[in-house]
Amino acid sequence: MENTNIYEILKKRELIQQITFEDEFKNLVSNEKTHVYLGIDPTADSIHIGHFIPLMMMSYFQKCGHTPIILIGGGTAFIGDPSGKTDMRKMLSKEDISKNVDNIIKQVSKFVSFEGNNAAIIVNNGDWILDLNYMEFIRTYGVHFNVNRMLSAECFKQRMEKGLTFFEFNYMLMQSYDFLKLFENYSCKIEIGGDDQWSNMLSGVELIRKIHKDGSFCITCPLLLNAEGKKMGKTVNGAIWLDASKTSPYEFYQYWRNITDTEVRDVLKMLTFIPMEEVNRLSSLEGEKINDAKKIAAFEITKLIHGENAAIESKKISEDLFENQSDNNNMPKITIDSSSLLKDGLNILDILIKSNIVPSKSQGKTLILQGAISLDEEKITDPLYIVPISSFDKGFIVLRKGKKIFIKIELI
RNA sequence: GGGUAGGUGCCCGAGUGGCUAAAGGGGGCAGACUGUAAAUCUGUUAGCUUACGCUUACGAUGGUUCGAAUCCAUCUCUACCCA
Repeated sequence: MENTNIYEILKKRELIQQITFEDEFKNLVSNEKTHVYLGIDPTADSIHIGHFIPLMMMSYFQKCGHTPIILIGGGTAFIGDPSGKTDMRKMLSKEDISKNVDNIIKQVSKFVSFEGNNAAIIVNNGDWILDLNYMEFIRTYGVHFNVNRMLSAECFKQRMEKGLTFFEFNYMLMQSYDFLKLFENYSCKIEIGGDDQWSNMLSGVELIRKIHKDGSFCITCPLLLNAEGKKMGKTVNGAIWLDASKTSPYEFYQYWRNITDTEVRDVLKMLTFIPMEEVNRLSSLEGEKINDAKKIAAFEITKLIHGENAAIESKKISEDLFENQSDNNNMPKITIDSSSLLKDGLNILDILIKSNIVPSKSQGKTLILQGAISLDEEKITDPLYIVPISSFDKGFIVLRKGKKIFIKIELI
């Protein structure tokens, strides 16, 4: 990468939503290489789309010569960030958290490198938060936090209606303390995060400036919102995960392939490394042509997370299914034990359940009556339909739900 | 500690003894139309059963009743007001 000015890169890619002391920040990054930190809560065993953009940002920072610090919130996970939540998050046990941490590190390594001069560093805030002495903490740091100000922060305002416990209220102090610790231990001067973290991050910057009279900064990236203004990455089955065992590469690819037209530009610019000129060209394609841009986006993002082979394979599956109309060996498949067969075949509803296409027979029945289920490209209209054994003569059958969900079923 | 209002399906929210598997909206899924898009229109959205129907469900437990989301008691949780 020729340009190593992180500020210019982020600006160009429109990755900066809010930033503190913009001019000072510009000076800092053009004159020195510093440490940059991103906090991730180990509240799930995989990271999700919400972490994607900050991680992209981190990747740019590293490429520009800065050193990433990934802070795992092993300590703060006990609290749970109240931002944007209407209910208190479930607290996790120590065992769960440490299990999650391992997975998260693996996924983070797709974005940042742990080798080289500015190898990324992993830290766990449990190391300094869990043995804090309460009195000492509130006397030394608590005095710097003004409750009136905290209450005016957007993230707490929302919670004021539903109720906010003191326990959660402390999240901001903890996060600020993290930044302070990293500032002291690593001279880390920059914190990055999603825009929903702005007030928490800001309070860290203020704390450092109060105690050390020295410059620290935070930058937030835009949240990835879908056309309805909601956070992207949610599906019926829950979130889209970066872990292949939770969201298969094919599903992952499909998610990005199916974004709406208006989301294309955001996705390309924020989630891929495609040069901005190309991003602009692709996202200005009109009508049907924009599908090409979606394919590229889906491919690039899948490649980034799951590797080139998985991306190629996912692309191939999807082309075969949707464009060539041919069966494919790569189609998601399941096998059914032949011992579960009836004498004359297998009930269609049972197959639907076994293949996890529907969660219950009632729903399967509804779908069949609505004409949503087809078998080997023939619509099934009778919920009592028995799939004859002869259907399996060619070795498998292809079941389809709606337009987009295909599954190949083999008999063993 | 005292008072008040509440806890209903994935979410919001109506319902205040039988017509209630529970209005309405959102979301989801599906059908039509399309570009694997959006918008729109339509259907559907607890489980089991071929079906009659049965089972589970309106914070928890117990009770009143032929019959309860609905009445009573106790408990629990939440918000607000007063301290």
